[in-house]
Amino acid sequence: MWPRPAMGAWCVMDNPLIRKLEFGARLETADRARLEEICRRARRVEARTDLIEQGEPPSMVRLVLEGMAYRYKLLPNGRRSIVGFLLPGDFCDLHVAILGRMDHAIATAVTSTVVEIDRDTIEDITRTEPRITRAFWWATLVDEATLREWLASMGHRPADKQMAHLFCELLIRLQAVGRASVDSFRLPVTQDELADTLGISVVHANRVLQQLREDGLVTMRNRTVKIHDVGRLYAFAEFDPTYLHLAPPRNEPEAA
Amino acid sequence: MWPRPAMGAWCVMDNPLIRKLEFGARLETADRARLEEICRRARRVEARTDLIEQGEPPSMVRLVLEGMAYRYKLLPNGRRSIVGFLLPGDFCDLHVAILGRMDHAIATAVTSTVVEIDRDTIEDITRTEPRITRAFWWATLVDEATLREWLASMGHRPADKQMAHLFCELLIRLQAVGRASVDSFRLPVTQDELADTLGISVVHANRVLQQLREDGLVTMRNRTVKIHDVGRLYAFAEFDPTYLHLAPPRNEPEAA
DNA sequence: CGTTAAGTTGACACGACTCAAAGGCGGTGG
DNA sequence: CCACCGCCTTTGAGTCGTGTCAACTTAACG
Repeated sequence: MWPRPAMGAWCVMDNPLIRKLEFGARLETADRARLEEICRRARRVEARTDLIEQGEPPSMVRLVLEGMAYRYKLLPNGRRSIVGFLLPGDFCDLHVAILGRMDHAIATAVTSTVVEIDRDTIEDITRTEPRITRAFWWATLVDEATLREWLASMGHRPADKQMAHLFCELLIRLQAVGRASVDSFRLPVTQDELADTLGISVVHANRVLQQLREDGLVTMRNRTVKIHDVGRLYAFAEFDPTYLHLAPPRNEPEAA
Repeated sequence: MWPRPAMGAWCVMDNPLIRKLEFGARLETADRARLEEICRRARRVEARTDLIEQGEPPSMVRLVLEGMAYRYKLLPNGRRSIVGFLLPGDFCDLHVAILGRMDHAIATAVTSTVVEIDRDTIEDITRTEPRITRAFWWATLVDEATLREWLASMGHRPADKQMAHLFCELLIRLQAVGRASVDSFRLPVTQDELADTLGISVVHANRVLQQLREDGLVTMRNRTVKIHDVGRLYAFAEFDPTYLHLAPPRNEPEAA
């Protein structure tokens, strides 16, 4: 679906972690090599599998390389609340080790490639690689900003705009790591999961999707989101992508 | 309102930053002294004043020592969304410098004491004080966990439980820094601000408050929240305080 | 084909919003 | 000291978004 460069350049060019971090920090060739090396020990994880459960003490740091996962909390009333999507290049739990135990769980939405990094490696990087450390900080802060945006969007907007807003965000984030075309992307989640993300019922989620389709804004079919007019969707969702800190990309080619 | 130790011990005993950080990290006497020193250059800020505005590039790192402030976002549709409360001991923007610009604003709710720390000091600490650095990390992660809890609570619960949940959280957090009694605390915000926090209208916020009062759970009068039966409120709100990571306090007295 | 998960539909109930206006309450100035 | 004023809180009435329940259709898979 997405064109890939020749095999030789694959590592550096298409590694979603590197692509993402380049938006927030200036990396050198050595940094990229280090990150590349970390990503080598990847593992395949089945769809709909918990990577880590609520209450569990985090052992490894995990990173999604391919596929999709989401963070979720199980509420005392039995409901599930999805509080974030993990796309290629996203860390699952970069520093939660400090907190001792997970306050939420993480599950794959679809079969995914995940890297597991032991904590020593992370600590070693923190000690010896200031540029990478700064890039990790940047990623953490963007996650936090995203959480704030969700909270604001969530509490203060009707469901149709929330849904549109979510699609806008995912489009930008997936484009940033080369996993979306100009107006469409794979979103391997059910309407049920969408509903638990927005805090609405499945029935209502379904109706909202139909409404957006009828209005000629977005069509979601076969786990694929197709946006008919990106500008119009942005306007409808009142979407302002600055909180994602993904533009302008600072990765001009280094002097050769 | 809250008993204070004698003047000599004041600094270490009552500094809310130190009190809070002791919950997450083991600090030594030297660390406390360093933190104490940072807090010396405090400044008084009027009620209802912006500490920093949306879009502004962050210059200083700020820390609330006394009083109360809140983070808020102004949405494109003109509404205000309050996405967090800053209590004594809370940092306003510990590391946002990396992001370049604020994605939200911070305003005092009441006249407050705020410390301004220049970035060099923070960077110096990060370089030379591993225990304090870890404690700062801890505080950041707790903030993020709180955001997730709000998002879940927000999207998936009726307004009365949200309100109760918020009161529970504030009680625990204020108790942790010695700013609340066993069942009550000052909450210097209007019903309007409460409404913008929960994403409901003022009218509805008012009705919810009345309901909680009638049910004998909470009374909010004169900017003071009085909880009638803490256990019953916890149960009603389905409140589980683990996400705050404020218990058990690890600050046993050091060997003298 | 039979079975199961996901998506779709309709009817009805209720929580929450809006608009609009009236009642405290704490200031400030005459 | 009282009158006035503005900010906050409280009320009422009518509307709309969203939830629930329950059934049905479609798609996916062996």
